Amino acid sequence: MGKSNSNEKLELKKGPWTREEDQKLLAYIEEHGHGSWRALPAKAGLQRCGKSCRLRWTNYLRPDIKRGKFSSQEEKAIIRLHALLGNRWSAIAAHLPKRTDNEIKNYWNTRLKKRLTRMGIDPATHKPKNNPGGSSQSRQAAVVSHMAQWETARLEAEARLVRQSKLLSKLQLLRKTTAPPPPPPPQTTVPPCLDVLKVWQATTAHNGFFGSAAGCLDSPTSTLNFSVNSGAIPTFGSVLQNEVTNMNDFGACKGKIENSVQLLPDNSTAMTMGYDYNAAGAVDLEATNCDAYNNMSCTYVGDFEENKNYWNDLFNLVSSPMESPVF
DNA sequence: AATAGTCGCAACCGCTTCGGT
DNA sequence: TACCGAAGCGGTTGCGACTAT
Repeated sequence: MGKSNSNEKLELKKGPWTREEDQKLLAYIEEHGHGSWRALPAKAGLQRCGKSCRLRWTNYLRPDIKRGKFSSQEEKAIIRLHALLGNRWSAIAAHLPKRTDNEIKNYWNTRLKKRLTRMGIDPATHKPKNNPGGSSQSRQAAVVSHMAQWETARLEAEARLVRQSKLLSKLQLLRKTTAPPPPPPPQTTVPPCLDVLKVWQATTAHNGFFGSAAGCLDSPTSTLNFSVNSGAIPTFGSVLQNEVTNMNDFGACKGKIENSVQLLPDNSTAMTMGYDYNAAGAVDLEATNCDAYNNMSCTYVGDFEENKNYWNDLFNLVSSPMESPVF
């Protein structure tokens, strides 16, 4: 009786989207952007909730989505990333351009998980099922676990940096009213990302995964090469710093994570990340002196030989010769 | 040809996280 | 600091398509 709001809520449509609905959503977003998802359905003339519209857009209608079969490179990347990140589908999707988290999740659950199971590999742990508890296996599991922790810490640090950058952008906007504009930021080719997968890419290109050729294992140092977006950063000399200590949440792992960002005279940034875990002698990782992200040295103080063997065994099982992951 | 079982994918649900006040 | 709304995320479900019997 005149309560149109409640009536509208009752009439919200569910289930598969029709072509007409898709067209309405597409047309609206192309013209106005999505803005507030909650407000979008009414504005676009759709009898859907905002959440449904967001999902339809992000998983299906977005123009930058690649659909269809996953390539073998993509499959390998998913398996590697899952071993590192677990069921963090959005984080995995971030490494696979044009694939959605939903698509990757479905693909894992319906195919890759089964394939690994058939091969006798536990898809949850990425370890062979029929050889549990060996000391070597335990150490390998510890290595993988700590790599995952490292990646987790990296993602958290990146998230913090993004937040800080946003904050600094706002501060800079305020400052613009009284100060001359700063020089434009340098060109960016790759987003800033302290990514262990870049190490894989670098090593597999020459040696296979954690290959044994000189320069990888003989010298336990890998070099990452990528440029940095240094837009929205503080003035020269200022430093952002974060520190996390006593990370007892990581089981037996104890240690410290710290990272800092500093603006250099050439308007680039220097970043230092320290990872100082000690867990039953499994592996220690350090990432130091990430000079403007352009030349990051990662020093692995862990057991590289076991690490190499574990991953090579796994991926030799899963597929034919190693290729670098997809980026 | 009919039916049951299986598979793959789109969409939903509920919890968590984030940002503003 | 607490609260609230919006958005994000991962697990789960529903259903059409396909396959085996």
